[in-house]
Amino acid sequence: MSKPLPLLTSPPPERRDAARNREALLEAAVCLVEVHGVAGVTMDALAARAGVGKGTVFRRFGSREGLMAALLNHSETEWQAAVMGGPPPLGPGAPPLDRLLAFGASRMELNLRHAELIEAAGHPGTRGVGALSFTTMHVRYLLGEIGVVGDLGYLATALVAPLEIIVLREQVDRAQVPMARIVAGWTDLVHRVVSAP
Amino acid sequence: MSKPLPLLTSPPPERRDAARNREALLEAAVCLVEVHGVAGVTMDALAARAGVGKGTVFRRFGSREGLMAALLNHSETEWQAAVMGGPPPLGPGAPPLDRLLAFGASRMELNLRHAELIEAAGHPGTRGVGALSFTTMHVRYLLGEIGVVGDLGYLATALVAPLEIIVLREQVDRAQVPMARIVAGWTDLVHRVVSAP
DNA sequence: AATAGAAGCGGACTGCGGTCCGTTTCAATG
DNA sequence: CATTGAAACGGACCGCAGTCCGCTTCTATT
Repeated sequence: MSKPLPLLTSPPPERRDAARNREALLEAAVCLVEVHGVAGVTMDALAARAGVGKGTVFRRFGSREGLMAALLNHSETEWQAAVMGGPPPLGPGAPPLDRLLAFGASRMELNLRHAELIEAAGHPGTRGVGALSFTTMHVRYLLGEIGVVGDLGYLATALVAPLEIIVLREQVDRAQVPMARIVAGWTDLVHRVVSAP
Repeated sequence: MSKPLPLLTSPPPERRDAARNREALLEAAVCLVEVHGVAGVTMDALAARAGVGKGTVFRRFGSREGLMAALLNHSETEWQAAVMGGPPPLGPGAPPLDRLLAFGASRMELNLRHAELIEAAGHPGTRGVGALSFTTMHVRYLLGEIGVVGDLGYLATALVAPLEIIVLREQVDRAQVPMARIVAGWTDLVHRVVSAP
Protein backbone atom coordinates (compact mmCIF):
# COMPACT_ATOMS: atom_id res chain seq x y z
CA MET A 1 0.00 0.00 0.00
CA SER A 2 2.68 2.52 -0.97
CA LYS A 3 0.36 4.18 -3.44
CA PRO A 4 -0.96 7.62 -2.57
CA LEU A 5 -4.55 7.54 -1.55
CA PRO A 6 -6.68 7.89 -4.65
CA LEU A 7 -8.78 10.49 -2.91
CA LEU A 8 -9.24 13.57 -5.02
CA THR A 9 -7.14 12.17 -7.82
CA SER A 10 -9.35 12.75 -10.80
CA PRO A 11 -9.65 9.79 -13.18
CA PRO A 12 -6.36 9.66 -15.18
CA PRO A 13 -6.73 12.38 -17.79
CA GLU A 14 -5.92 10.98 -21.23
CA ARG A 15 -2.87 9.59 -22.88
CA ARG A 16 -1.12 11.73 -25.45
CA ASP A 17 -1.64 9.35 -28.38
CA ALA A 18 -5.27 8.88 -27.45
CA ALA A 19 -5.87 12.61 -27.56
CA ARG A 20 -4.14 12.89 -30.91
CA ASN A 21 -6.25 10.12 -32.36
CA ARG A 22 -9.46 11.53 -31.01
CA GLU A 23 -8.80 14.83 -32.69
CA ALA A 24 -7.80 13.17 -35.94
CA LEU A 25 -10.96 11.06 -35.87
CA LEU A 26 -13.32 13.94 -35.26
CA GLU A 27 -11.69 16.02 -37.95
CA ALA A 28 -11.82 13.14 -40.40
CA ALA A 29 -15.45 12.52 -39.52
CA VAL A 30 -16.46 16.13 -40.14
CA CYS A 31 -14.63 16.04 -43.44
CA LEU A 32 -16.27 12.80 -44.50
CA VAL A 33 -19.72 14.13 -43.67
CA GLU A 34 -19.09 17.17 -45.82
CA VAL A 35 -17.83 15.14 -48.75
CA HIS A 36 -19.95 12.00 -48.75
CA GLY A 37 -22.87 12.92 -46.55
CA VAL A 38 -23.81 11.24 -43.30
CA ALA A 39 -24.63 7.94 -44.97
CA GLY A 40 -21.17 7.84 -46.51
CA VAL A 41 -19.40 7.84 -43.18
CA THR A 42 -18.50 4.20 -42.67
CA MET A 43 -16.41 3.15 -39.74
CA ASP A 44 -13.79 1.63 -42.03
CA ALA A 45 -13.56 4.77 -44.13
CA LEU A 46 -13.27 6.89 -41.02
CA ALA A 47 -10.50 4.73 -39.61
CA ALA A 48 -8.59 4.80 -42.88
CA ARG A 49 -9.06 8.54 -43.29
CA ALA A 50 -7.79 9.23 -39.81
CA GLY A 51 -4.92 6.78 -40.22
CA VAL A 52 -5.90 4.58 -37.31
CA GLY A 53 -7.20 1.05 -36.90
CA LYS A 54 -10.86 0.24 -36.81
CA GLY A 55 -10.65 -0.94 -33.24
CA THR A 56 -9.56 2.52 -32.21
CA VAL A 57 -12.67 4.07 -33.66
CA PHE A 58 -14.87 1.75 -31.68
CA ARG A 59 -12.81 2.23 -28.55
CA ARG A 60 -13.48 5.98 -28.77
CA PHE A 61 -17.12 6.08 -29.73
CA GLY A 62 -18.45 2.67 -28.90
CA SER A 63 -20.62 2.49 -31.99
CA ARG A 64 -21.60 4.33 -35.09
CA GLU A 65 -24.41 5.94 -33.17
CA GLY A 66 -21.94 7.07 -30.55
CA LEU A 67 -19.83 8.67 -33.24
CA MET A 68 -22.81 10.55 -34.62
CA ALA A 69 -23.75 11.65 -31.13
CA ALA A 70 -20.23 13.01 -30.67
CA LEU A 71 -20.51 14.97 -33.90
CA LEU A 72 -23.89 16.28 -32.85
CA ASN A 73 -22.58 17.20 -29.46
CA HIS A 74 -20.61 20.11 -30.81
CA SER A 75 -23.48 22.08 -32.31
CA GLU A 76 -25.76 20.99 -29.52
CA THR A 77 -23.44 22.52 -26.94
CA GLU A 78 -23.20 25.71 -28.93
CA TRP A 79 -26.97 25.93 -29.06
CA GLN A 80 -27.34 25.29 -25.36
CA ALA A 81 -24.94 28.13 -24.71
CA ALA A 82 -27.08 30.42 -26.87
CA VAL A 83 -30.16 29.39 -24.91
CA MET A 84 -28.54 29.85 -21.52
CA GLY A 85 -26.47 32.94 -22.12
CA GLY A 86 -27.07 34.34 -25.59
CA PRO A 87 -29.04 37.42 -26.60
CA PRO A 88 -32.80 37.64 -26.01
CA PRO A 89 -35.39 36.55 -26.79
CA LEU A 90 -33.75 33.11 -26.90
CA GLY A 91 -31.35 33.91 -24.09
CA PRO A 92 -32.16 35.50 -20.73
CA GLY A 93 -33.51 39.03 -20.60
CA ALA A 94 -36.83 38.62 -22.39
CA PRO A 95 -40.14 37.70 -20.72
CA PRO A 96 -40.35 33.95 -20.24
CA LEU A 97 -43.21 33.47 -22.68
CA ASP A 98 -41.23 35.19 -25.41
CA ARG A 99 -38.24 33.05 -24.56
CA LEU A 100 -40.34 29.93 -24.78
CA LEU A 101 -41.68 30.81 -28.22
CA ALA A 102 -38.21 31.70 -29.48
CA PHE A 103 -36.99 28.43 -28.01
CA GLY A 104 -39.51 26.40 -29.99
CA ALA A 105 -38.73 28.01 -33.31
CA SER A 106 -35.01 27.74 -32.71
CA ARG A 107 -35.21 24.12 -31.69
CA MET A 108 -37.23 23.19 -34.76
CA GLU A 109 -34.73 24.90 -36.99
CA LEU A 110 -31.83 23.13 -35.29
CA ASN A 111 -33.46 19.73 -35.48
CA LEU A 112 -34.28 20.13 -39.15
CA ARG A 113 -30.77 21.30 -39.94
CA HIS A 114 -29.20 18.26 -38.32
CA ALA A 115 -31.91 15.82 -39.25
CA GLU A 116 -29.62 13.27 -40.86
CA LEU A 117 -27.14 13.33 -38.01
CA ILE A 118 -29.85 13.04 -35.38
CA GLU A 119 -31.43 10.05 -37.05
CA ALA A 120 -28.04 8.42 -37.48
CA ALA A 121 -27.32 9.03 -33.81
CA GLY A 122 -30.40 7.09 -32.80
CA HIS A 123 -32.01 7.48 -29.42
CA PRO A 124 -29.99 5.23 -27.17
CA GLY A 125 -26.93 6.19 -25.23
CA THR A 126 -25.22 9.48 -24.81
CA ARG A 127 -27.52 11.88 -26.57
CA GLY A 128 -30.66 11.36 -24.56
CA VAL A 129 -29.19 12.70 -21.39
CA GLY A 130 -27.42 15.62 -23.02
CA ALA A 131 -30.06 16.72 -25.46
CA LEU A 132 -33.60 15.72 -24.63
CA SER A 133 -33.01 16.26 -20.97
CA PHE A 134 -31.71 19.78 -21.41
CA THR A 135 -34.54 20.93 -23.63
CA THR A 136 -37.15 19.47 -21.31
CA MET A 137 -35.56 20.96 -18.22
CA HIS A 138 -35.35 24.35 -19.84
CA VAL A 139 -38.97 24.36 -20.95
CA ARG A 140 -39.98 23.25 -17.52
CA TYR A 141 -38.08 26.13 -16.01
CA LEU A 142 -39.68 28.65 -18.38
CA LEU A 143 -43.15 27.29 -17.63
CA GLY A 144 -42.43 27.87 -13.97
CA GLU A 145 -41.33 31.44 -14.64
CA ILE A 146 -44.44 32.08 -16.65
CA GLY A 147 -46.46 31.00 -13.65
CA VAL A 148 -48.02 27.84 -15.02
CA VAL A 149 -49.24 25.48 -12.34
CA GLY A 150 -49.59 21.73 -12.73
CA ASP A 151 -47.28 18.87 -13.66
CA LEU A 152 -44.62 21.05 -15.27
CA GLY A 153 -42.44 18.04 -15.99
CA TYR A 154 -45.10 16.44 -18.12
CA LEU A 155 -46.17 19.65 -19.79
CA ALA A 156 -42.57 20.32 -20.76
CA THR A 157 -42.26 16.85 -22.28
CA ALA A 158 -45.49 17.33 -24.16
CA LEU A 159 -44.37 20.68 -25.56
CA VAL A 160 -40.98 19.33 -26.61
CA ALA A 161 -42.37 16.20 -28.25
CA PRO A 162 -43.76 17.89 -31.38
CA LEU A 163 -40.37 19.54 -31.94
CA GLU A 164 -38.63 16.20 -32.34
CA ILE A 165 -37.27 15.42 -35.75
CA ILE A 166 -39.48 12.39 -36.24
CA VAL A 167 -42.60 14.47 -35.86
CA LEU A 168 -41.24 17.34 -37.89
CA ARG A 169 -40.27 15.10 -40.78
CA GLU A 170 -43.74 13.62 -40.83
CA GLN A 171 -45.19 17.09 -41.25
CA VAL A 172 -42.64 18.65 -43.54
CA ASP A 173 -41.81 15.73 -45.81
CA ARG A 174 -44.96 13.65 -45.98
CA ALA A 175 -47.73 16.14 -45.29
CA GLN A 176 -45.97 19.09 -46.94
CA VAL A 177 -46.99 21.43 -44.16
CA PRO A 178 -45.23 24.77 -44.59
CA MET A 179 -42.88 25.74 -41.77
CA ALA A 180 -44.78 28.92 -41.01
CA ARG A 181 -47.86 26.92 -40.19
CA ILE A 182 -45.91 24.57 -37.96
CA VAL A 183 -44.40 27.42 -36.01
CA ALA A 184 -47.80 29.10 -35.74
CA GLY A 185 -49.33 25.85 -34.56
CA TRP A 186 -46.77 25.37 -31.85
CA THR A 187 -47.19 28.95 -30.72
CA ASP A 188 -50.91 28.39 -30.44
CA LEU A 189 -50.31 25.20 -28.51
CA VAL A 190 -48.11 27.03 -26.04
CA HIS A 191 -50.72 29.71 -25.52
CA ARG A 192 -53.36 27.10 -24.81
CA VAL A 193 -51.11 25.35 -22.33
CA VAL A 194 -50.02 28.41 -20.38
CA SER A 195 -53.47 29.93 -20.06
CA ALA A 196 -54.93 27.47 -17.60
CA PRO A 197 -58.58 27.97 -16.68
CA MET B 1 -53.35 -5.14 -79.89
CA SER B 2 -55.40 -8.27 -79.38
CA LYS B 3 -55.17 -7.94 -75.62
CA PRO B 4 -58.30 -6.96 -73.75
CA LEU B 5 -58.16 -3.41 -72.56
CA PRO B 6 -56.63 -3.38 -69.10
CA LEU B 7 -59.38 -1.08 -67.91
CA LEU B 8 -60.96 -2.25 -64.71
CA THR B 9 -58.70 -5.27 -64.55
CA SER B 10 -57.44 -5.09 -61.01
CA PRO B 11 -53.69 -5.70 -60.63
CA PRO B 12 -53.16 -9.45 -61.02
CA PRO B 13 -54.11 -10.97 -57.69
CA GLU B 14 -51.29 -13.14 -56.40
CA ARG B 15 -49.69 -16.31 -57.52
CA ARG B 16 -50.42 -19.47 -55.59
CA ASP B 17 -46.82 -20.12 -54.50
CA ALA B 18 -46.43 -16.50 -53.50
CA ALA B 19 -49.45 -16.70 -51.23
CA ARG B 20 -48.21 -19.91 -49.68
CA ASN B 21 -44.82 -18.43 -48.99
CA ARG B 22 -46.22 -15.25 -47.55
CA GLU B 23 -48.27 -17.19 -45.06
CA ALA B 24 -45.33 -19.40 -44.17
CA LEU B 25 -43.12 -16.37 -43.66
CA LEU B 26 -45.53 -14.51 -41.42
CA GLU B 27 -46.16 -17.59 -39.34
CA ALA B 28 -42.44 -18.27 -39.03
CA ALA B 29 -41.83 -14.65 -38.09
CA VAL B 30 -44.42 -14.69 -35.32
CA CYS B 31 -42.93 -17.90 -34.02
CA LEU B 32 -39.40 -16.54 -34.08
CA VAL B 33 -40.44 -13.41 -32.22
CA GLU B 34 -42.01 -15.52 -29.51
CA VAL B 35 -39.00 -17.76 -29.15
CA HIS B 36 -35.99 -15.48 -29.65
CA GLY B 37 -37.47 -12.03 -29.25
CA VAL B 38 -37.57 -9.34 -31.88
CA ALA B 39 -33.80 -8.98 -31.97
CA GLY B 40 -33.45 -12.69 -32.69
CA VAL B 41 -35.41 -12.49 -35.92
CA THR B 42 -32.73 -12.42 -38.58
CA MET B 43 -33.64 -12.50 -42.22
CA ASP B 44 -31.59 -15.65 -42.75
CA ALA B 45 -33.19 -17.40 -39.81
CA LEU B 46 -36.61 -16.40 -41.03
CA ALA B 47 -35.93 -17.68 -44.53
CA ALA B 48 -34.60 -20.97 -43.19
CA ARG B 49 -37.50 -21.38 -40.76
CA ALA B 50 -40.06 -20.78 -43.48
CA GLY B 51 -38.21 -23.04 -45.90
CA VAL B 52 -37.69 -20.38 -48.54
CA GLY B 53 -34.74 -18.53 -49.97
CA LYS B 54 -33.52 -15.27 -48.58
CA GLY B 55 -34.37 -13.44 -51.77
CA THR B 56 -38.00 -14.37 -51.28
CA VAL B 57 -38.08 -12.73 -47.89
CA PHE B 58 -36.80 -9.49 -49.31
CA ARG B 59 -39.10 -9.70 -52.28
CA ARG B 60 -42.05 -9.86 -49.90
CA PHE B 61 -41.12 -7.27 -47.32
CA GLY B 62 -38.46 -5.20 -48.96
CA SER B 63 -36.40 -4.91 -45.81
CA ARG B 64 -36.22 -5.93 -42.21
CA GLU B 65 -38.15 -2.83 -41.29
CA GLY B 66 -40.81 -3.77 -43.80
CA LEU B 67 -41.11 -7.17 -42.19
CA MET B 68 -41.55 -5.65 -38.75
CA ALA B 69 -44.11 -3.24 -40.15
CA ALA B 70 -46.03 -6.19 -41.55
CA LEU B 71 -46.00 -7.90 -38.16
CA LEU B 72 -47.14 -4.71 -36.52
CA ASN B 73 -49.84 -4.24 -39.08
CA HIS B 74 -51.91 -7.02 -37.67
CA SER B 75 -52.39 -5.66 -34.16
CA GLU B 76 -52.55 -2.14 -35.51
CA THR B 77 -55.50 -3.03 -37.69
CA GLU B 78 -57.22 -4.73 -34.80
CA TRP B 79 -56.76 -1.64 -32.69
CA GLN B 80 -58.04 0.66 -35.39
CA ALA B 81 -61.14 -1.47 -35.62
CA ALA B 82 -61.66 -1.10 -31.87
CA VAL B 83 -61.32 2.65 -32.18
CA MET B 84 -63.67 2.95 -35.12
CA GLY B 85 -66.28 0.41 -34.18
CA GLY B 86 -65.62 -1.06 -30.75
CA PRO B 87 -67.44 -0.39 -27.49
CA PRO B 88 -67.32 3.07 -25.88
CA PRO B 89 -65.61 5.03 -24.57
CA LEU B 90 -62.90 4.12 -27.09
CA GLY B 91 -65.36 3.39 -29.84
CA PRO B 92 -68.29 5.52 -30.95
CA GLY B 93 -71.14 6.23 -28.56
CA ALA B 94 -69.38 8.17 -25.83
CA PRO B 95 -68.97 11.96 -25.76
CA PRO B 96 -65.99 12.96 -27.92
CA LEU B 97 -63.89 14.21 -25.01
CA ASP B 98 -64.27 10.89 -23.26
CA ARG B 99 -63.37 9.12 -26.45
CA LEU B 100 -60.27 11.25 -26.82
CA LEU B 101 -59.07 10.50 -23.32
CA ALA B 102 -59.70 6.79 -23.77
CA PHE B 103 -57.88 7.00 -27.06
CA GLY B 104 -54.77 8.44 -25.43
CA ALA B 105 -54.55 5.84 -22.70
CA SER B 106 -55.21 3.03 -25.14
CA ARG B 107 -52.62 4.26 -27.60
CA MET B 108 -49.97 4.55 -24.90
CA GLU B 109 -50.68 1.05 -23.77
CA LEU B 110 -50.48 -0.27 -27.31
CA ASN B 111 -47.24 1.53 -28.09
CA LEU B 112 -45.60 0.29 -24.92
CA ARG B 113 -46.75 -3.26 -25.55
CA HIS B 114 -45.23 -3.30 -29.02
CA ALA B 115 -42.26 -1.11 -28.23
CA GLU B 116 -39.65 -3.49 -29.58
CA LEU B 117 -41.52 -4.13 -32.79
CA ILE B 118 -42.20 -0.46 -33.39
CA GLU B 119 -38.58 0.49 -32.95
CA ALA B 120 -37.49 -2.35 -35.20
CA ALA B 121 -39.99 -1.19 -37.80
CA GLY B 122 -38.40 2.24 -37.90
CA HIS B 123 -40.27 5.24 -39.21
CA PRO B 124 -39.71 5.08 -42.95
CA GLY B 125 -41.89 3.34 -45.43
CA THR B 126 -45.15 1.56 -44.97
CA ARG B 127 -46.00 2.27 -41.39
CA GLY B 128 -46.18 6.03 -41.44
CA VAL B 129 -49.19 6.13 -43.70
CA GLY B 130 -51.05 3.36 -41.93
CA ALA B 131 -50.36 4.22 -38.35
CA LEU B 132 -49.39 7.79 -37.63
CA SER B 133 -51.80 9.04 -40.18
CA PHE B 134 -54.73 7.21 -38.72
CA THR B 135 -54.13 8.30 -35.16
CA THR B 136 -53.67 11.92 -36.18
CA MET B 137 -56.75 11.92 -38.37
CA HIS B 138 -58.83 10.40 -35.63
CA VAL B 139 -57.72 12.89 -33.00
CA ARG B 140 -58.37 15.68 -35.46
CA TYR B 141 -61.87 14.40 -35.98
CA LEU B 142 -62.53 14.15 -32.24
CA LEU B 143 -61.23 17.68 -31.69
CA GLY B 144 -63.71 18.88 -34.29
CA GLU B 145 -66.55 17.02 -32.59
CA ILE B 146 -65.58 18.56 -29.27
CA GLY B 147 -65.89 21.95 -30.87
CA VAL B 148 -62.28 23.06 -30.73
CA VAL B 149 -61.46 25.83 -33.18
CA GLY B 150 -58.04 26.49 -34.65
CA ASP B 151 -55.50 24.48 -36.64
CA LEU B 152 -56.94 21.09 -35.78
CA GLY B 153 -54.35 19.33 -37.89
CA TYR B 154 -51.49 20.74 -35.89
CA LEU B 155 -53.21 20.29 -32.56
CA ALA B 156 -53.84 16.66 -33.38
CA THR B 157 -50.17 16.13 -34.24
CA ALA B 158 -49.14 17.84 -31.03
CA LEU B 159 -51.44 15.67 -28.94
CA VAL B 160 -50.28 12.47 -30.63
CA ALA B 161 -46.57 13.28 -30.38
CA PRO B 162 -46.19 12.61 -26.64
CA LEU B 163 -47.83 9.21 -27.13
CA GLU B 164 -45.07 8.04 -29.44
CA ILE B 165 -42.88 5.26 -28.16
CA ILE B 166 -39.72 7.35 -28.23
CA VAL B 167 -41.18 9.87 -25.84
CA LEU B 168 -42.80 7.24 -23.67
CA ARG B 169 -39.57 5.28 -23.29
CA GLU B 170 -37.76 8.42 -22.25
CA GLN B 171 -40.26 8.91 -19.46
CA VAL B 172 -40.82 5.34 -18.38
CA ASP B 173 -37.30 3.94 -18.69
CA ARG B 174 -34.97 6.83 -18.06
CA ALA B 175 -36.99 9.16 -15.86
CA GLN B 176 -38.92 6.37 -14.10
CA VAL B 177 -42.17 8.29 -14.32
CA PRO B 178 -45.07 6.08 -13.20
CA MET B 179 -47.67 5.37 -15.86
CA ALA B 180 -50.46 6.88 -13.81
CA ARG B 181 -48.73 10.23 -13.84
CA ILE B 182 -48.17 10.07 -17.58
CA VAL B 183 -51.80 9.35 -18.23
CA ALA B 184 -52.83 12.12 -15.85
CA GLY B 185 -50.42 14.51 -17.53
CA TRP B 186 -51.81 13.78 -20.97
CA THR B 187 -55.35 14.17 -19.71
CA ASP B 188 -54.46 17.56 -18.29
CA LEU B 189 -52.84 18.51 -21.58
CA VAL B 190 -55.97 17.63 -23.46
CA HIS B 191 -58.11 19.70 -21.13
CA ARG B 192 -55.84 22.69 -21.61
CA VAL B 193 -55.97 22.31 -25.36
CA VAL B 194 -59.72 21.91 -25.71
CA SER B 195 -60.63 24.79 -23.38
CA ALA B 196 -59.54 27.66 -25.57
CA PRO B 197 -59.91 31.14 -24.10
C1' DA C 1 17.88 5.51 -17.58
C1' DA C 2 15.64 1.26 -16.83
C1' DT C 3 11.44 -1.08 -16.07
C1' DA C 4 6.89 -2.68 -15.40
C1' DG C 5 2.26 -2.75 -16.29
C1' DA C 6 -1.61 -0.53 -17.83
C1' DA C 7 -3.85 1.92 -21.53
C1' DG C 8 -4.20 2.14 -26.22
C1' DC C 9 -3.84 0.21 -30.85
C1' DG C 10 -4.79 -2.43 -35.21
C1' DG C 11 -6.64 -5.43 -38.36
C1' DA C 12 -8.32 -10.10 -39.16
C1' DC C 13 -12.74 -12.16 -38.28
C1' DT C 14 -17.88 -12.83 -37.62
C1' DG C 15 -22.74 -12.16 -38.52
C1' DC C 16 -26.29 -9.68 -40.61
C1' DG C 17 -28.87 -6.80 -43.95
C1' DG C 18 -29.39 -6.26 -48.65
C1' DT C 19 -28.48 -7.20 -53.86
C1' DC C 20 -28.12 -9.86 -58.14
C1' DC C 21 -29.04 -12.95 -61.58
C1' DG C 22 -29.57 -17.59 -63.48
C1' DT C 23 -33.29 -21.02 -62.71
C1' DT C 24 -37.89 -22.65 -61.62
C1' DT C 25 -42.87 -22.30 -61.30
C1' DC C 26 -47.15 -20.58 -62.47
C1' DA C 27 -51.23 -19.55 -65.30
C1' DA C 28 -53.07 -17.73 -69.48
C1' DT C 29 -53.61 -18.92 -74.31
C1' DG C 30 -54.01 -21.94 -78.85
C1' DC D 1 -52.04 -30.68 -73.48
C1' DA D 2 -48.02 -27.86 -75.21
C1' DT D 3 -46.31 -23.37 -75.24
C1' DT D 4 -44.66 -19.18 -73.60
C1' DG D 5 -43.90 -14.99 -71.20
C1' DA D 6 -43.79 -13.19 -66.84
C1' DA D 7 -43.64 -13.51 -61.96
C1' DA D 8 -41.43 -15.70 -58.21
C1' DC D 9 -37.60 -18.17 -56.32
C1' DG D 10 -32.98 -19.25 -54.12
C1' DG D 11 -28.60 -18.79 -52.55
C1' DA D 12 -24.00 -17.02 -53.67
C1' DC D 13 -22.15 -12.65 -52.97
C1' DC D 14 -21.08 -7.81 -51.08
C1' DG D 15 -20.38 -4.05 -47.72
C1' DC D 16 -20.66 -2.61 -43.17
C1' DA D 17 -21.07 -2.64 -37.94
C1' DG D 18 -19.08 -4.60 -34.25
C1' DT D 19 -15.74 -8.04 -31.65
C1' DC D 20 -11.36 -10.08 -30.23
C1' DC D 21 -6.83 -10.62 -28.93
C1' DG D 22 -1.90 -10.30 -29.56
C1' DC D 23 1.20 -6.30 -30.07
C1' DT D 24 2.81 -1.45 -29.25
C1' DT D 25 3.20 2.77 -26.81
C1' DC D 26 2.90 5.61 -23.07
C1' DT D 27 3.71 7.11 -18.21
C1' DA D 28 4.69 6.45 -13.37
C1' DT D 29 8.14 4.79 -10.35
C1' DT D 30 12.75 3.90 -8.66
